[in-house]
Amino acid sequence: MAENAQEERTRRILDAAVQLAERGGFDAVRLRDVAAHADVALATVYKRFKSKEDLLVGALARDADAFGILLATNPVPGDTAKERTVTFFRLATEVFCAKPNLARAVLRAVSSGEPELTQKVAQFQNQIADYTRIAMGGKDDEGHPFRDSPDVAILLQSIWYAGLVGWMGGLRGMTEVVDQVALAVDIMFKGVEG
Amino acid sequence: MAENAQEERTRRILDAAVQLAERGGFDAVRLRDVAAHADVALATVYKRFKSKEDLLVGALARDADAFGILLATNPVPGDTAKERTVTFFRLATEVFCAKPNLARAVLRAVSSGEPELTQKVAQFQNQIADYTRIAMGGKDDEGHPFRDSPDVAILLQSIWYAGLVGWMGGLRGMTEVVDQVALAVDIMFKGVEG
DNA sequence: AGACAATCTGAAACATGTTCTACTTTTTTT
DNA sequence: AAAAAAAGTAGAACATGTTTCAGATTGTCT
Repeated sequence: MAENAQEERTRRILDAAVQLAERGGFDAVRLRDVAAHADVALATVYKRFKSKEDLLVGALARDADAFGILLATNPVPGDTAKERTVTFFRLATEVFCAKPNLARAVLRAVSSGEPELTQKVAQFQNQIADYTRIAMGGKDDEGHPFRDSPDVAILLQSIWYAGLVGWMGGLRGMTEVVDQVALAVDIMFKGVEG
Repeated sequence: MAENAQEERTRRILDAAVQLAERGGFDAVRLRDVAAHADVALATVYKRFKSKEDLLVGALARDADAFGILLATNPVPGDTAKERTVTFFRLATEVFCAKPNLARAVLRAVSSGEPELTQKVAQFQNQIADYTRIAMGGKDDEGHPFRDSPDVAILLQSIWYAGLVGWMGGLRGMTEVVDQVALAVDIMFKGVEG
């Protein structure tokens, strides 16, 4: 099938990009190298992805989906919404930062602000926000602390993102990123749930 | 004086960068053009700034200082800490986004995550956080709502930053950026001050 | 099978960030 | 003022993202 062959190539391109990014970060993802590793022509890479940033965001999307499946299988543990929320972000941070070079590369791509990437980036953010809401208590669970403020998840995601950007530049460690989110959770949950 | 001549050149370089950025954003800041507009050699630009990003962050630093002076002269109005805080971010957003192309260019530079820029970027963030604290009520003013949580300002700054990145990509408008911060203020101030 | 369309390829070309070098000008020091 | 040091200059050179193009390959339809 045609679809199959194309998808296969796309997969190889993404794999190559990820592999190179893991090894040497954003700069190491030279598109000529990506093409060579994926065994395709440079022009083919550009057929699939509009830019280097687009390529790396594509890699992120794949990983985010995998993370979502992981979460669906293993729900975030914790007795209170607060606990689960913080644990979710701790987990997300650990998973994301497990491959620091790749994470930095992807984060830089996400932060490039290319209007053409907007949709993909927004989708990722919504995905994270969705996971957060599920961890917090789910929308099905009536009476959970934040039925009035569905945007809390987005706020937390923003704080997480900003923290990660700081981490990317070497300003903060993973712990501080999570701590910042935890602090926000603490303040935002105050008066709503023990 | 030697210092004078060097500073003069640096100023010209920054002016040229800002001018080009205002007109066409990040991509329009071609360092060859910057050098030409500033009437210096390309190598001189690189003597002063390590990279294109460094240059744009340098421009930001200048503007941030000017904004600080403006604030010192005209304190943020408002009866409550809540009001003043939101007003501060509204003002900051309006000032920052008044020149959209420049703002996007600078924001992209800030978000590049270059380790060499970390210090300058961190300084800018602290500056904003400081302004926020002052608007909230100042550290001198004992008994203000957030003497226990000096980090609230940083959290708000994170949300603002993330919002601006969304704005940079065309995902959100200025209003939504401010609204997001206002929402955070609302939630965070709950139970602390009417 | 044969024709048509889509895709892929290899290679060159272009744009721009960045670096380098050899030379000149300016500033400082003595 | 002469010598030494620092800063600046012009321009080439290099790396890499991105585009382009003519021809080869693959897949589809009849």
